[in-house]
Amino acid sequence: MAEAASAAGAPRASRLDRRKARTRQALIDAAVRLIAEGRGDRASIQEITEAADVGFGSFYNHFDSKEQLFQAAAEEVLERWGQMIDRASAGISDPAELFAVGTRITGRLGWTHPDIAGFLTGTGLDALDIPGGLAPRALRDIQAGRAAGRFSVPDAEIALSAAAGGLLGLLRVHQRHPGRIDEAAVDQLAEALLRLLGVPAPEAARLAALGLPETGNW
Amino acid sequence: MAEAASAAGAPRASRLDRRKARTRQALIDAAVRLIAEGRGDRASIQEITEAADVGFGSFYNHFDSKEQLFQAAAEEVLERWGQMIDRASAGISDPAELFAVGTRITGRLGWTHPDIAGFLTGTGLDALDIPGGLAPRALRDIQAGRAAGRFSVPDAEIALSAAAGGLLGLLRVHQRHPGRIDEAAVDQLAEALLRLLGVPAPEAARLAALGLPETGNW
DNA sequence: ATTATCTATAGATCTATAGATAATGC
DNA sequence: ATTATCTATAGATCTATAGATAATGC
Repeated sequence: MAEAASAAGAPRASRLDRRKARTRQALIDAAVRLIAEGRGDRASIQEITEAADVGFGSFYNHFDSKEQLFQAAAEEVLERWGQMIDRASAGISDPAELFAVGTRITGRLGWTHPDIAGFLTGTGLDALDIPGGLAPRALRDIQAGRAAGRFSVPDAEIALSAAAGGLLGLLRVHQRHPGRIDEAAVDQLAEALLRLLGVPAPEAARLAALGLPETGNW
Repeated sequence: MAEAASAAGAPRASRLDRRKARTRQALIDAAVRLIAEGRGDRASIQEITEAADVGFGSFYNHFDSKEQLFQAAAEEVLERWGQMIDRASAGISDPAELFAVGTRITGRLGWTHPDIAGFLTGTGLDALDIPGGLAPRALRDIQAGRAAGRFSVPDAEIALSAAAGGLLGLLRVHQRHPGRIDEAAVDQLAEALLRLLGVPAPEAARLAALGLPETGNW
């Protein structure tokens, strides 16, 4: 998983640099896990370093405060999520279809990328305030769709929050009852959200049933 | 505000009891304010008692822990909110109309009951896990509407979370830009949420435009 | 020799309680 | 006399740092 990481990435990285990066990543991963477990930023630094299996003092080699760690963790997760959406959206220009793809990819995170899904359910709607991920892309799509007369909803920000609420609800149901959420359930949510945006029901159904690229092993 | 409080409520309340109740209420109000300010449960007990203008030790006359105070505060706020919805819903039996009324009353909280609105935006989707308020009522309405064939959305819990997300987004926009949200904006969100549930667009528009009782001075 | 990690600890902060003070009851 | 509130503080917890240890570079 980590061996071939810098295959094409960082050309000049000594073993010391790699060790340092590994410790940093262990702290970030621990923070993501703690957020997913609902411990959020209430965990003490000691609890974090223990979860990361790292000496207590090492924390300060990488971060000045818990807030800084949690922000770095949020950025890392949202960066991966955003790139996943962009890859799945390549070549699409219709805002309604772009919105549908972002939604459908995100609803599938529960089984394709459980770490991202856990982070999101642990963060809740506050994820909307972190730059990156689906939020800025969906906001852009909603505004473009409104300008193109494809969506009729008057306030893009409110619509975005409703979409986020629906997706978080779905991810949370999947966490608690994994059998209850499958691809069909995700696509039905995407369809419902398109109706919320003002897309006529038959067109919403069509958009939610288009082909999607596989993202499981990204 | 507090003088005529026990007019018909508690018949046997000594002055001592009233003083005790006032201190308890001051702590609860402070907790609600702190949650609204985003300090959440990260505030120390000292910070809470200072915000309540109450001696530090008095805290433990009323609560064993911060968690207990925040739970009591949540119950108190959600109880008021729920009763408001019930009064506005009196006499209505159509689940779609009940859902619309609950949504429209809640969207108006920003100016009718800023304390409840602030608590809700500070709590986020976690409010769904607290018994009371809109959530159990809306869940009941969504399930009844599904059973009656009035809604087509497959999972009531996910739909509820989307509705909560939309309402929280609206309340948050109102907090930041009060001029941007008026009654029309609230009713447009209710209409959009009804479309999400599967109500045909013209019927959704009708339901969101029905008469509503005044709730400002409740 | 250099750099990162780890262990140990001082100082700050926070919780919970004990005892003193103030308000109410009778 | 009783009850609630307030002030002061002991003990626990948490943060930030200093110094020792271990890993890597040359």
